[in-house]
Amino acid sequence: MRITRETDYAIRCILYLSELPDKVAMAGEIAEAMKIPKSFLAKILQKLTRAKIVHSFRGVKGGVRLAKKPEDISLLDVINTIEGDVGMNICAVNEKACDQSKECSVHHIWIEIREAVENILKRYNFENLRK
Amino acid sequence: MRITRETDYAIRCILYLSELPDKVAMAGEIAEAMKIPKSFLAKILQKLTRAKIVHSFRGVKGGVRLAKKPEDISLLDVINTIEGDVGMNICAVNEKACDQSKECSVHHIWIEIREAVENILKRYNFENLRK
DNA sequence: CTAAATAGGATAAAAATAGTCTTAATTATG
DNA sequence: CATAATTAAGACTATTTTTATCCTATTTAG
Repeated sequence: MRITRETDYAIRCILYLSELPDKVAMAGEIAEAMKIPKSFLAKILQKLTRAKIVHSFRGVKGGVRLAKKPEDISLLDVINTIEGDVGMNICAVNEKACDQSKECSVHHIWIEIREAVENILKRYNFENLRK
Repeated sequence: MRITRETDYAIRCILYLSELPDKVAMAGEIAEAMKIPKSFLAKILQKLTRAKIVHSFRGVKGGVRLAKKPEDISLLDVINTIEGDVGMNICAVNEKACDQSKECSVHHIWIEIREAVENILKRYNFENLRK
């Protein structure tokens, strides 16, 4: 029922980049500032890059910066990128994973919770998360 | 972000017992009906017993039955028994686990989500879950 | 050309989840 | 009272997921 540490790192990383919207920051710099293992962060940045949340530059003076304005990145975007769909039960994400979805009286509750959580996570973007 | 299979089993087990409020059902019977590994269910029933959600009887003709009326058992009760507190991030459960709770701009969101999820789970009891 | 950076994949270590097994305690019934 | 059936408790094992690390490309500024 928890987000993983990887997701927590991803959020902290975007939080850091949101303070420096134009700077191209190296993974090592972000890792040190946000206390994230550097090689782990490198993998996280790859996912964020593929999701077009950050833009990366290779080579000397390379690094990453946000690919959009902080206000256009929601918490949900970041969580979805790292963890995939949020859902309390696998059946709320993929009906096929549960052979009993049809007769299951609990199923609709997982859906309801999923929607409630997504709605909250959508409301917060990295502009209004800045202190 | 998912409930565990153990929790899913526990819910299905209470769902089964809610249909037979007075019967003392054996673990083996519940396991077969709900497709739960029997020895795993035995451990789950111990937790539910300690939490006074079910009452158990040992010896020949022993088994378990609900310790309260289905309407007095919420989904949250069962989830809390198996998983402990619900919370997207450990810091929403135990502030001490996160050294940055005070300055963390995301912290209050985990709390908001936790409360929203708990409120939904409280609304559903095993009387209104029966089809 | 070289050094510094990300990309991608393989691998490893640690933790959590899922499940099993054995022994003990309890109890209805012959 | 002996026995068989049942839960209680804890140790143990297996599997999966999480959390990394490392190595080899590839890219690029200077």
